Amino acid sequence: MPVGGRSGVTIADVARHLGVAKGTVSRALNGYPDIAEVTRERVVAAAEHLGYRASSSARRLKRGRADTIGVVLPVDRGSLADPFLAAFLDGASRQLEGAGLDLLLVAAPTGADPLEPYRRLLATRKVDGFLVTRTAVRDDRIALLREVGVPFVSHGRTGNANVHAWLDMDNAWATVEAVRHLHDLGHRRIAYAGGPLHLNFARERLAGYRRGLVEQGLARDPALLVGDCADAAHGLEAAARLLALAEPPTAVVAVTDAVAAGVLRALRRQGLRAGADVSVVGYDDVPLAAYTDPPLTTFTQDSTAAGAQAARMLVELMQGRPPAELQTLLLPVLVNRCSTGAPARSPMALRRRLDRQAGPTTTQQEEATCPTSDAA
Amino acid sequence: MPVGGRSGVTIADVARHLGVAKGTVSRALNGYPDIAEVTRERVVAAAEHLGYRASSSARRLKRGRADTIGVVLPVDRGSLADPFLAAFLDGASRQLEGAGLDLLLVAAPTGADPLEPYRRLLATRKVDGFLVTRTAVRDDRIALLREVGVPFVSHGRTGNANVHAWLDMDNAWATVEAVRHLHDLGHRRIAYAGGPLHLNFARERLAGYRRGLVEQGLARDPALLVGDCADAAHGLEAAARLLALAEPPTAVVAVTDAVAAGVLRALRRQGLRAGADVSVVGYDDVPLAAYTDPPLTTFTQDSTAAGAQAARMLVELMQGRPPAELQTLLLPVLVNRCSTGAPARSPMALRRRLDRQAGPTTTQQEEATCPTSDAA
DNA sequence: CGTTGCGCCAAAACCGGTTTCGGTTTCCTC
DNA sequence: GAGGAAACCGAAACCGGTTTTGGCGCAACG
Repeated sequence: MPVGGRSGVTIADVARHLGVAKGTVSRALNGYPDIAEVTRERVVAAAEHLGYRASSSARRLKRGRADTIGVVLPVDRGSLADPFLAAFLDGASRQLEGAGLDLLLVAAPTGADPLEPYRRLLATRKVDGFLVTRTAVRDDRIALLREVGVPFVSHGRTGNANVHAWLDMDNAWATVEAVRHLHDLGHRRIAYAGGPLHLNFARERLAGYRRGLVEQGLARDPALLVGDCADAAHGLEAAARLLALAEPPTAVVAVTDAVAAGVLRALRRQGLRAGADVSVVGYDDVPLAAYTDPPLTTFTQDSTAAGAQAARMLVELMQGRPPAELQTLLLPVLVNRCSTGAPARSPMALRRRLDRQAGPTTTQQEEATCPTSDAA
Repeated sequence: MPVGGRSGVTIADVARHLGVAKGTVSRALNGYPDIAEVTRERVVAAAEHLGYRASSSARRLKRGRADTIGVVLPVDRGSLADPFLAAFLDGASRQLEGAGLDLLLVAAPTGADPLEPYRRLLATRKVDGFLVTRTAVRDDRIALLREVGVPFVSHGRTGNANVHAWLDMDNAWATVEAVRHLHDLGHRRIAYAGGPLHLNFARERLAGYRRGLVEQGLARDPALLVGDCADAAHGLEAAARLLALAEPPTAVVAVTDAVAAGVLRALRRQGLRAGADVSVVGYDDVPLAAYTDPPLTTFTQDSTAAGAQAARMLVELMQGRPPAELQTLLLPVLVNRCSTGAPARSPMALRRRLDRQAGPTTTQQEEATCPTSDAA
């Protein structure tokens, strides 16, 4: 019976116990062909009996591999907090587990050089591959990793030649689709509440929005474009600005569900019904998206699966598969809930409706009975 | 200028370059007192110049420490998904970074022995401490770690003697407080939508609810207690059941915000206004909690700070501080938003109100215009 | 019968650090 | 000037594996 706990038993103990050489034990356990079957069985039995497990540090030292994948947490947490990181890591680690790899998580020290963690992990040989998340349009991390030639898979592309291995959602396709969906419902003035453009997915979604307008033959009105929305508060603000327009939009595409939640709130404040007066499309399908009022039409994607897929790709990459063959584009799927519908009135009629109840309405219970304590 | 990238430079290279012994380089770099200041400077300069960084595997092998903390991802993801894990890990890794420790993330293989990852990490000496999250009432992991004597800090207590180091929220206090808050507002029939009782926090919150009833002199009605709610769907179901009671509650305390979101939805379906007809209290303050309709009254806590604090405690533990001195109880704070208020009517009047509009109402826009596609 | 070949395993080298041990110098001290 | 203590550093052992080298014993072969 194996002894539980911190076994101090080394390969030398096993060898001594059997009266064989250390090398024999090692080779038997690692399946070398020049060990007699009967010997192998004896060794395996003894190892099991003594509770022997190879020390990872000794093995790493000799093999020169760490059997570990590094993930550096993005610095910009808080703003545009990633609702998927946990799921992604979960999927990745579960997959890596099967390949005998571990996941090393390090935080980028705030304020310092964002590349430092990568350099450190490489120089100290703590990892032999990376998973890179939340790619920027111009991403120094990817440049660095490419330069030193260490295997990595990025979750998201960059703005430049993406010759490395990556896994990404088709963000542009999604917003093209969102615009098409809204146009099909009868909307002609469709606004966009976008995210910080240094992040690649935000730029792609914006591009998709624009392409969508073109494809549907809609004019591009700069007034309908609000940028740099990172959370619900920004979404609220963006929607307020859009509703103040002389010709307000009857639909808003939001870069994320969080931003969309802010838009929904803004609509309620103005006494408008989302899905009827103004339609809203989000992106992410966060857990509560199905429970907003009304339930949010949004794009969904399986982050756990994405993490697992990225891990699989990384393993293949480390086995020598060329990066060019390891590029995966996933299509998010539109889940059509209740925040989108045919427009109840034209933009002009909407304007009049808004003007009729001057300023932030008080007809809504939410505002009337409750001092909006959003600050908390 | 240091050479970037995977430096193959070893301590022997540095020693040779300077014409000194390996040991001298090592001791100089590690601040031993028996190295002349001038020598140390030469060594440091040479190391910098050559881009030398000690190999972690070699160091680990000799020192016998991994300088790594292990975190095993909970198996029960999906159900009652932890909205804090990412934030907690973020805080922890950021703190550990400063102490020169890394964070190793491994997934518990589904279906297998949940203790196996812990045993493996210990036996292979990959970590020398653990952060344990999402504690159960009876938690084998903690029993194991205590038995083998490896340092660890748990995020959450267990049902047994908590003689180890832990960091926890005062869950019981929170629900006592929730009940008190509702009672102060005038509620007399207060229901509870609780979570799976094998998880310690769920059990504590239930205990707090009961204690709160006693403290406020309210009768304990088993009908007002619904258990095993893990997500919004369960919350919806629970609320439906509660509203079907002959004497329905005018307030519901939910074990998490996700469950509370389901309750809010149920109220909307019945044409009831949360905060007026029925009050709802959540727990977690997830990002969207301030943007539900109405904004959710809930308990908030800083998970990133909690992660950092847990990491700090673990470091102290590994420095020899006794576990009994490393036990931290944090108080969540009630953020009073709009889903709570004075009851608009008595339970009986609420019953009559519900009966007047038979079955699931269709007066609500959400239900009328939109086939509730919750399944997606 | 001598040689070659193969199967099997012992011995030792090695990975790249850290730490122990011991030997020079140098500096005091009496 | 001898004795002793520091101060400083070189040499080597060591951590616990993996891999290389080499050697023994036996079967096959010429």
